[in-house]
Amino acid sequence: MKNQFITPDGYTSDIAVFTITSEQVGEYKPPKKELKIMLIKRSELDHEGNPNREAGKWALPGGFVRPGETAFQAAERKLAEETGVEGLKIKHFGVYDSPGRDLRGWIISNAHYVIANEAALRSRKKTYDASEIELFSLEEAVELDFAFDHRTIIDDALWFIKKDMALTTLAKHFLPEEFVLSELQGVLLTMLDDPSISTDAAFFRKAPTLPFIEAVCEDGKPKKSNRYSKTPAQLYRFNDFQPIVSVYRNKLQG
Amino acid sequence: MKNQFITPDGYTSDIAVFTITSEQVGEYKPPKKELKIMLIKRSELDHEGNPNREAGKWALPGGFVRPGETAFQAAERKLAEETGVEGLKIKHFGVYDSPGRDLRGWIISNAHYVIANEAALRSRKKTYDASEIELFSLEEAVELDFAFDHRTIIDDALWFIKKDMALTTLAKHFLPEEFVLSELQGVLLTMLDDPSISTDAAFFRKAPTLPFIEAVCEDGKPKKSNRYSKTPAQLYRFNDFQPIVSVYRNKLQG
DNA sequence: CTGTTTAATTAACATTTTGTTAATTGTTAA
DNA sequence: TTAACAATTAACAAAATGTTAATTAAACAG
Repeated sequence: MKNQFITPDGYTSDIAVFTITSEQVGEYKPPKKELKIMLIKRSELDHEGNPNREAGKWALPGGFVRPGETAFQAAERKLAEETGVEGLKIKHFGVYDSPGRDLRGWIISNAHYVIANEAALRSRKKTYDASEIELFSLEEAVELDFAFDHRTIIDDALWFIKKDMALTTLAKHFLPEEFVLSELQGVLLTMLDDPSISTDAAFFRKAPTLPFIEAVCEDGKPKKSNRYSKTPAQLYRFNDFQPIVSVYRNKLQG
Repeated sequence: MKNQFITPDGYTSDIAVFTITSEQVGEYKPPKKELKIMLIKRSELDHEGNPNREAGKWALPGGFVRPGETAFQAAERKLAEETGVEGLKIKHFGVYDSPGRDLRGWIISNAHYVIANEAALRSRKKTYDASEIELFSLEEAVELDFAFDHRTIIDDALWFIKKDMALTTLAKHFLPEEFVLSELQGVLLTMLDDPSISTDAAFFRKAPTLPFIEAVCEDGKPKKSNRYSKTPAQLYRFNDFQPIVSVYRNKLQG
């Protein structure tokens, strides 16, 4: 161990921003939902007018972490700078540090995923850093030309999101504060393949007993909504219950 | 973005090594099991004879990642160098990059946990880097004086291990290749608090149906062991089944 | 006004899993 | 022989799930 260590050439924070878009498919019908990822196209020139590495390719939003801040704080900052979005769920899921992953040198990427509900993303904007910013479905995304190892990072992010969706109340961040069961079901089905979710009778019987959601009341009466059906549907909200599951206790899928 | 980025002063790989020790409590009895963590005492002088930062304090094994290797590879290397142990389950669980966490400068720690079964640790050794290397129970560990933010890292590691223990077949790495149900139960109980594990009748009824373990056979007959009981007990081994649980499908604890 | 349509539920019932307490089994050691 | 004891297995009520069918409530067409 020397006093003067060999140091990396850079430390970046990258963010895979996911959202679920709703496409209105008819009046009084649950909308068609689709998982999308937000990507930016790297501009030809950087802030100072120098040619940008990997220009023209698609990449995750992100950038260099500044001294005095953490990668998490950098993620918040970059997300605000590049997309104009604040106050979202940000979670670290991995570090990418293979030699050669970035031609500029030894650069370590601290990767995060972000869940945004559609409403939050409405405020997004273009900036000098991103010549283009766009939402892609995952089918579209596989066709793109990615900068660095961002394709791998995105694949991993997706895996972590699916896992967290099944094991935690992550779905909350894709939904509005108050939602109906078919909305929750729709969100879950974009990511998870499980008969206990896709079978209506099973889902509607089980969901109201889930300890981490609760029916919304107004003036002591159940609060209902007609936004997706003629029949008024009960509104629910997430509470703070943190569910715990175990492979030794519970019945397993597959 | 400049061509010459501001760079961190170092990138380290730290490893929280856990094992479960078995204390023989009598013949034909399941042993008393206890979770322990391996720590090293930072030596007074480094390789080159200079005074070491945070000397005399307890710390996780680890060290600087070299250019050309990943933090994961560094973890493997350091683990071999400092403890003489190879071939263990290593898993990344977090990054520690708060400004000021290391007085030597802006130093980023990529943290891993390692699960070792007791047999693997028998080969551990002292080296020039670690003036002392020792296993501590978690009760003992809370009393220690830790270098850097290693106390926080250990707390987090423990949380991740408990989670992975409940959600994956991680328990496998604490056990020998072939084990008896009471051994599995003992390992699980050192980390998890669940009546379906601690209640013998429930555990012994459920365990043989778990899809990720299977009874060991020899010459077409069930293979049994007397190592912890007079009654011969069936031996099991983990297979490659990856269990999946979901908070929306399964009954929840708490 | 009346029947039709559709999402949102609820019902019903057989099947599986649990929670729980009690009984068996196989082996050693007195 | 028998006591002891870990390792099972049995037994049965209570809960949860898989599945198919029925009900409900509003909107809309006629």
